[in-house]
Amino acid sequence: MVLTQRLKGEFKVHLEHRARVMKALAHPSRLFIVDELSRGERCVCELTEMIGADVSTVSKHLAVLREAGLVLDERRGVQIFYRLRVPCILNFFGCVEAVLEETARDRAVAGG
Amino acid sequence: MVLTQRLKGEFKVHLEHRARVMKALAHPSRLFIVDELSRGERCVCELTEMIGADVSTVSKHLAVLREAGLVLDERRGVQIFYRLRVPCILNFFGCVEAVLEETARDRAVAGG
DNA sequence: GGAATAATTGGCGAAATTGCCAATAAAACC
DNA sequence: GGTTTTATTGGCAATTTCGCCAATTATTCC
Repeated sequence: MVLTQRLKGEFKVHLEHRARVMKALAHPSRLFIVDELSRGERCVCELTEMIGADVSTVSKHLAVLREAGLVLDERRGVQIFYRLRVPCILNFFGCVEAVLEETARDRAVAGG
Repeated sequence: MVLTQRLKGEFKVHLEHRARVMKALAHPSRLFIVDELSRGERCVCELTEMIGADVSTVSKHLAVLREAGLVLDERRGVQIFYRLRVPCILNFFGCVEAVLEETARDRAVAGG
């Protein structure tokens, strides 16, 4: 994360901000959460049930998404509901799929 | 990376593939490389000069992007040139900017 | 107030990522 | 063949991420 020389100043800071957003999406559970939230808001307990990990683990994943500015949380009674903050994130997944399909195709051609 | 219970089988594998793509973009230097390649192909030596890190470091970053299916490499003589494989990746950055702007706006409102 | 449910935070060991140096590979030129 | 330039790979220390358990906070219900 140091970028010792040429990448400096505001430009560097900007790249680091971008990287934080990408990093927040760079985990299977967090991708699952974003995908699930694209269908509507969900409480932590629902997400925990679906993922099947410890509540504390899911809570920390949600914190990562929240701190990256990707989701919003809202308490209602005992539960806390999460929802997507910037839906355009979803458009990207189409592109990711394209990457994966290209890769699969090339592997098929190569006989892998 | 384990997703111990509910997320299973093909679905899980798919999420992990997606995550690999996101992870490849989750580093400032690699974001810089993608941005730079959006303007045309570049050899490793050019990218190394711009980033200012050790060649071996840049080479490893390029390997991450290559293995994620994001870039292609081609040797011409002594040099190896890299180029974007799936340009739609660039569309996403607009959304990332939107996330960052939203975040900045909220912080301003909150008086942070 | 006390018990129950929902979620976050602290802490710790295990695993992954990062970046440099040294060694190796691959092509060009003499 | 030997040297030079360009790039990749191996290896290692430092840092970061991950996931569970335990403890804490917040709200509801009685």
